[in-house]
Amino acid sequence: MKRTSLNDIAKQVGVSKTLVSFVLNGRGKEFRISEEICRKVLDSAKELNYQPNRLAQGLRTGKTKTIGLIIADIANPFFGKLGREIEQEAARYGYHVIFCSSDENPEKSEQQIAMLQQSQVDGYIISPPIHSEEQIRSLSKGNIPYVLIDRYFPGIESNCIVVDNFEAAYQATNHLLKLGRKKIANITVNLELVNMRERTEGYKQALADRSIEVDENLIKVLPFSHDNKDVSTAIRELAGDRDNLKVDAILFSTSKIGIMGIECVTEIGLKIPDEIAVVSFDNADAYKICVSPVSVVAQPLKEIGTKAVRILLDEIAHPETLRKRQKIVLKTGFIVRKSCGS
Amino acid sequence: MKRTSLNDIAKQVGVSKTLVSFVLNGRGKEFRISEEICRKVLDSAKELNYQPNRLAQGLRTGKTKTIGLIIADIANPFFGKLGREIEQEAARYGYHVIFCSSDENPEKSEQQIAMLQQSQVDGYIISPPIHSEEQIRSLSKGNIPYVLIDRYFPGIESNCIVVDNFEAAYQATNHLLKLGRKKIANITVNLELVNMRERTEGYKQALADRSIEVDENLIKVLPFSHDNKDVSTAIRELAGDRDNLKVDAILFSTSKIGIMGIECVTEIGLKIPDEIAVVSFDNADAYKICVSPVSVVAQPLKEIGTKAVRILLDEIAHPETLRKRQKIVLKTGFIVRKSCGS
DNA sequence: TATCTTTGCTAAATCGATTTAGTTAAATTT
DNA sequence: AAATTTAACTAAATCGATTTAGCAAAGATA
Repeated sequence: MKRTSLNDIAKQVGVSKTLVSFVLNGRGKEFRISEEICRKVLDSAKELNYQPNRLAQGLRTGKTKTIGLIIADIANPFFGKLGREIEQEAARYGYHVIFCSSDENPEKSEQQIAMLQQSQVDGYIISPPIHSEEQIRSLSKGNIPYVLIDRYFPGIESNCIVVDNFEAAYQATNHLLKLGRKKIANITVNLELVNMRERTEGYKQALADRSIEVDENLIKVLPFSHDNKDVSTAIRELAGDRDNLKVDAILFSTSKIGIMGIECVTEIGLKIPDEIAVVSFDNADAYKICVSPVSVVAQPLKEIGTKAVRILLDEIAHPETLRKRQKIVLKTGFIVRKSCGS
Repeated sequence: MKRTSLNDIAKQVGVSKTLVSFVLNGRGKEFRISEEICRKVLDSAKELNYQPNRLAQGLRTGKTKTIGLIIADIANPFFGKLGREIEQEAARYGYHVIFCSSDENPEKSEQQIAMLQQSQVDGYIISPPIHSEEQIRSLSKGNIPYVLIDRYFPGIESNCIVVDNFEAAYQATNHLLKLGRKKIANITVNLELVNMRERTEGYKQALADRSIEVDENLIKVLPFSHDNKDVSTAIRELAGDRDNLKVDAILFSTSKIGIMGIECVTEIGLKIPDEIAVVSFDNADAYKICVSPVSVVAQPLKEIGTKAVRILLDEIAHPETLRKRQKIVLKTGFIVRKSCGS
């Protein structure tokens, strides 16, 4: 069953497909097509259930109304929620989103960018993995619209939407300090990612501002792709002797780590918050219902998503403004729950 | 900076673009193109960083190597994980995935199908909302490749991958019964969805098989789009008097409900599992770390995702087999944790 | 009446690939 | 030497839209 094309309508009405195209694009008036013919064309289009072929449109106009989204992992609720906001905002403007999970792997993201490029996406929203600088730089050079989210590369002038990770971590750490915690650990991942580095720096600064010496042994940097075991090892090392704990609080730099961490802490039998307090980045569902609901840094996902889409679409619509790239830093929230005591 | 096309290569090498197309499609031998020219073409393609334009390919061949995925909500970890599997499996075959969240809204899904159709996707993987029968039927009629996941419509012969919801719910309920629970409630949503109905039926059967009369008051069906408040109301109604509980266990038909439910149960101050036992569908992260880790029905997400993609790609590759549609029912797992006592 | 405008429409080029139907020159057969 | 086959390649149509350039007829102006 072949789909109906402009030509089919043109034939049925007995006019040229040029005219049909004009009418269906709502430019009938502009091209002085008579009311009657306009009506006939529209009727015919409805009758034949005409659906424009976006490939043909895209090939001709150079615009596909599709954007490529590259994130670490769509199964990770943080990116899931973010992706949802992006999808929603994009849909409002008639744009599709092709989702790609890079697993923080630069080779994957490179391949994904290439694929998306072949599909002629109009622009990209990317949460770039480490070592993908060249990929991003080459988008810049090619004057290809893109917006980075969650992280960015300090050396590359890009449009990007991030949160104030330093401030957020500072605030979270300070919250622990104010409640009397002294031996605060930080479990994080891959400090080559700016956002992660900023978090750990905020943590350090908070300690420093209270004249607490930073003990590098209390900062655990998990391997690239980490699982339960890695987190477990880190926590056992941190805790040390069950009856003489080396730490009294942990700042988790991601909710993925935090959830595994709490699972592990519970397993060891440490009481939260009595023996050990915890705070974490990202307001995961799990944190709301766990033994002691966890205080968290909440990111403004809706704002990140909508801003990213809007800036991208703006770039797409006005390529000439490509030079003024903007870095937008959003404020995070801090939700106090029971995991830090009181 | 214009992208390089077949023509550019053709000009540089001094041959026709027909030849270039043959060579780049690896059909040089087949068309007796000389070794030397082949090499030159390939070199030139590499030098000019040729990337085929998928729009043009798609327009000509009628295949876009893109599949449309319609699910309820990508921010819901269940669908997030499923989406991830689908994306991954599709990528293995060079396919892209366009993600659409329908919010269980048939108007949205209808619009999304139309959009995807315009984008000429090769096929669909859909978790169809209620009242979308006509949309699915029309795909069938149009001989358009599609696979349903998570649910299906009994009246429509479709390819679909689902789990044995009846059996899973039966097993979960039975688990509660075996541990001595007598007054078991079920909180679910929208019984018009087959999968939800099957779950509640499995629950009923388990009770019946132990000669326990089904009390319809213990089955709470939440409104279409539910939030914390709805769950809270349901649970407060179920529980009744704090000191004389009307129920001693709850089966949550989805993890979204379950997570909110546990939040609420904790709020009321009921002890899990002592005062009230819980089991839930879907192995959400939250269930691993909450007060009493929750026993769950675990769905084989990887299998659902990969099977869905494979069947779909098979349909796409062999449209003539469109008639033999298959319904695949997978087994679920049951993970025992502490939420039911012992 | 001749010229200019306006109205209402169409032909054909174009985007970048694929693919069918040839073509030419060389090699082989008769 | 003529006829046939093969090797190596190309022209042009096609997919379905958009868009530029332009045409014919009617109405307005000089």
